[in-house]
Amino acid sequence: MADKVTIADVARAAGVSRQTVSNVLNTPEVVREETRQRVLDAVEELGYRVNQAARRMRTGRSGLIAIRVDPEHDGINGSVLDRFLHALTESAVQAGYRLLVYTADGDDREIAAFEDLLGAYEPDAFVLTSTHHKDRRTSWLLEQGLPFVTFGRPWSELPALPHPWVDVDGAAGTDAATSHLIAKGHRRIGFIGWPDGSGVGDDRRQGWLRALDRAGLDATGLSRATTDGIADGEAAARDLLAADPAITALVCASDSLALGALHVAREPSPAWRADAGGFVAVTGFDDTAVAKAIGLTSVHQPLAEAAVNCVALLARLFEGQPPGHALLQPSLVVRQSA
Amino acid sequence: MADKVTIADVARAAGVSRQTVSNVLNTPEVVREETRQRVLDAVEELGYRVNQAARRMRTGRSGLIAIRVDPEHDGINGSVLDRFLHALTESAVQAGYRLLVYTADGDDREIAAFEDLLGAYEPDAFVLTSTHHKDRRTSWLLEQGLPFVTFGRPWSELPALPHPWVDVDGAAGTDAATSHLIAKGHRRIGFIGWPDGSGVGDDRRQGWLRALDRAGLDATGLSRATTDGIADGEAAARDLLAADPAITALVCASDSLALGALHVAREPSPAWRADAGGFVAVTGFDDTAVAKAIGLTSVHQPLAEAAVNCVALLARLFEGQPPGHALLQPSLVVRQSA
DNA sequence: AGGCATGATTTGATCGTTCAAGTGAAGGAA
DNA sequence: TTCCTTCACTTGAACGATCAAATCATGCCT
Repeated sequence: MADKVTIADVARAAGVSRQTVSNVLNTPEVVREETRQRVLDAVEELGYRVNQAARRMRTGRSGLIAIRVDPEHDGINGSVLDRFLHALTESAVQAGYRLLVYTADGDDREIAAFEDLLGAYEPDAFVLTSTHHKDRRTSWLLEQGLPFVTFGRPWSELPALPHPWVDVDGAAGTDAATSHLIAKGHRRIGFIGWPDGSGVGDDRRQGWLRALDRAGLDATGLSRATTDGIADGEAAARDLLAADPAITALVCASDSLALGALHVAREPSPAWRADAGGFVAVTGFDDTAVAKAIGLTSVHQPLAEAAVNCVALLARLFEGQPPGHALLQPSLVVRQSA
Repeated sequence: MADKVTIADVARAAGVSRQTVSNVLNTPEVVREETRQRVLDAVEELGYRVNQAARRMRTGRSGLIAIRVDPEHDGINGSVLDRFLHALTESAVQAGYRLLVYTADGDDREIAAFEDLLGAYEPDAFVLTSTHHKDRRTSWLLEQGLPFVTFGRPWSELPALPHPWVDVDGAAGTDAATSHLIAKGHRRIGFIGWPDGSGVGDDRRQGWLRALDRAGLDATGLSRATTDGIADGEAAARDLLAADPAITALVCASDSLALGALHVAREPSPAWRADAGGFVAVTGFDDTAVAKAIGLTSVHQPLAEAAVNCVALLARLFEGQPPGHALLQPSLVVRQSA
């Protein structure tokens, strides 16, 4: 209610000065143990909480971390970022931060959003998602010397300045999916992914290729590239299966593609059904709600872990340590589809 | 970069005092037109942006609106709130606000989160989602006299103090779905919803009942209540169809339930298939990604509109006007399933 | 004993904005 | 003329915290 407890109130209650209270909270090591305890008790009793506005005015620290939420949803894959947002909210609180969300469409608009936010709310750091080739956002933030971490590794060819990042090893994910299929006896395994040039897409294709190579299986003619979408996945799957009737399994770079592929895989089609002796196996990527719902085997990204790492890397950055990074391992969630 | 433009800089550039600049920005009507223009030019030229921290320290206004993001996802239905979050982020920016997100599990924890946020970040308002019977959050906020709006109408029996709310007319949605089915020739239409007592669930059941009544169709024995989930939906559907072989369509209170029902509806089952002459039609609620993906006819909530209304109602509240509310109409998205 | 470094705490100034009160000029009414 | 209003703008103080510098013991060395 009358929550107007200031640092001066605490000081009075503990019989010390304002600054000592401030020290207890910010640099406890300079305060004598006994005094520290007394102050903490007073803080507790009065229910004191720092006024972030005042602190921020003096220090420039706002206690806020800014993150983008996408204005439009591709429906299925967008939800990965939402789940990441949830996880990040929790991790940030642990570290004493809160999340400020913003929207922006495209790199340049997002940079404009940075400027806007910095002018008005001064977030202490940014968390960038969906990094890509020639990402203007990272270079801009680096130039400005602003702290940030990306969820997604830097895909840039040129080894620009280092910055902290967290990512999930996509290749390991498709590798796991492919290996799983091989273990189940599949020998002709197709891949449906995105056109060359997207870091994430190329990475996922690599994993599939790697697993086939390791098993001594041929990959020629077994890969298709298309834009992300259910219809696109369906078309690519139809194309692949028509071109090579021996195919019995499909590894997809996303759940959207996989869902489309599944439409084809589950419909009885004389051309290949005889060879396959049943349905074509399909795996997706991201373990979205849709995958759970329709029993799609999919690669799961450890988003909570990623969020914790993001915050930890930022904390290290604040302490002046050089930018670190973390590459996390995904896991395969096996369901009916494969 | 050296973004350290203060109100004093602008004042100097425009040849006026600090306060006049402040007035131009906050109460333009008290400033002479000519001066106002001169100040605005200076603002523009210097790229001045108010420092929210300083403003907030003086006024108590933070420019932040707090909203919860759910820590855990039920996978399918959770995404509705995510979509709402996106929409709200955009509407808030239009009105000069930013969104601060937090997590909390249960009413009491959420109230604790309110206190925490108020002490440290002083959000100007809260947006509450998922209102329910005996919602302790709304009563707490009302007691404290804090501004908030709920997305979800107040379901409380006792007409407590009024507060602004926005909601989507769930009954209208199930009514539309049911009417659509009737128009397509269905006569025995079942309903799968949640146990009595949840405002949202009861509301949706009402709509189904209303549509049947209006068409002079019997509803006895056609309703099932279960917890939300795919397996639950499947079980309820199986039960309903077994109990009444004449049923040819199912209206569901959520996409999760509908998805489960769809499993049953699409499998050939001699018991009823002969009567239905095909598959059992199914409709869901929320028009989630899953619905889009699998071609489920579903009731779509106008979330962007809801978000705009939330912000507008808060703005009116800030102006001292009495709490308003808005009941928005959903729309039926017809796909293959019905 | 005197000087000096060290540790623990206090005091004054300050961040950028807005509120409340004040100034000064112009215009009317007495 | 004198006084009072009104309008347009200015000035000092304050919000609550932290920084930088000052104070005051205390212990140690010479």
